[in-house]
Amino acid sequence: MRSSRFPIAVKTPNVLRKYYQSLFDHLGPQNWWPARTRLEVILGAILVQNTAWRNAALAMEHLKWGGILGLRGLRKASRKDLENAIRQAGFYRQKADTILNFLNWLDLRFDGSLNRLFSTEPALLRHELLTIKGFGPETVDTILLYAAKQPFFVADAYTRRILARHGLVHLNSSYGGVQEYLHSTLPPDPGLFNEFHALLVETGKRYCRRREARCRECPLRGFLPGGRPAGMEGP
DNA sequence: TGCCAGGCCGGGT
DNA sequence: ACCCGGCATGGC
Repeated sequence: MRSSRFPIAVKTPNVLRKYYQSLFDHLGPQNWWPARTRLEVILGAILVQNTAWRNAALAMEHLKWGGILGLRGLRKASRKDLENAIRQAGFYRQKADTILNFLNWLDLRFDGSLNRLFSTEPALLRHELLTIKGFGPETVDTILLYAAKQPFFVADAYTRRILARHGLVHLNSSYGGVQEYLHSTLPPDPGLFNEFHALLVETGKRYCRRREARCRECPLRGFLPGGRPAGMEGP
């Protein structure tokens, strides 16, 4: 019998608001997601899976140069053209599969129309997107938040790592557990979720990598419990 | 040089 | 319900 619904150590109720305020004050608005159209958000979400954004962005550029950064071009392109365009993003065969899976699903379920897709009720849409092979919770929530503007927090690796090192969630909390915590703690404001997640990723890239935490320079250093981030080993 | 990067799947416990 | 190996390229 668990005493708490969430895999967390709850501190003050609005500690996350302070984290957000501090990051925003230090780093300013991030203007995410770095994509122009809803389809670009979807493709970017696939291409960035376990990949440095730099490489995903290169793949996006290649799609644009190849004239296949749109539904029409994408359908017309050969499998090999698609693979070659996205090669630098890594896992390119799987990601090509995932993109084609999405296009087929869009045709079957929404007659090929992004407008119909995005007019679907959000909770139902999330459920349906998760049935696409290659679409996991992070990919789906990225699409829902950054393309559909719905309040689903993207509890990605940087988010989980930063919150864990601050003792706000347990080290091995699941994606869903961390998201549940965030949803239960923050007001369901898509703009807030958008900016907060972007700020956490930028903070993670600069100050909170897997094997290196440069906490002395991190805007959140004042909130760190104890002398050292939780989950970091070493002297 | 080895490890890491804004995951996800399938098979095994 | 977790745990693991595989997937692939580019940067430090």
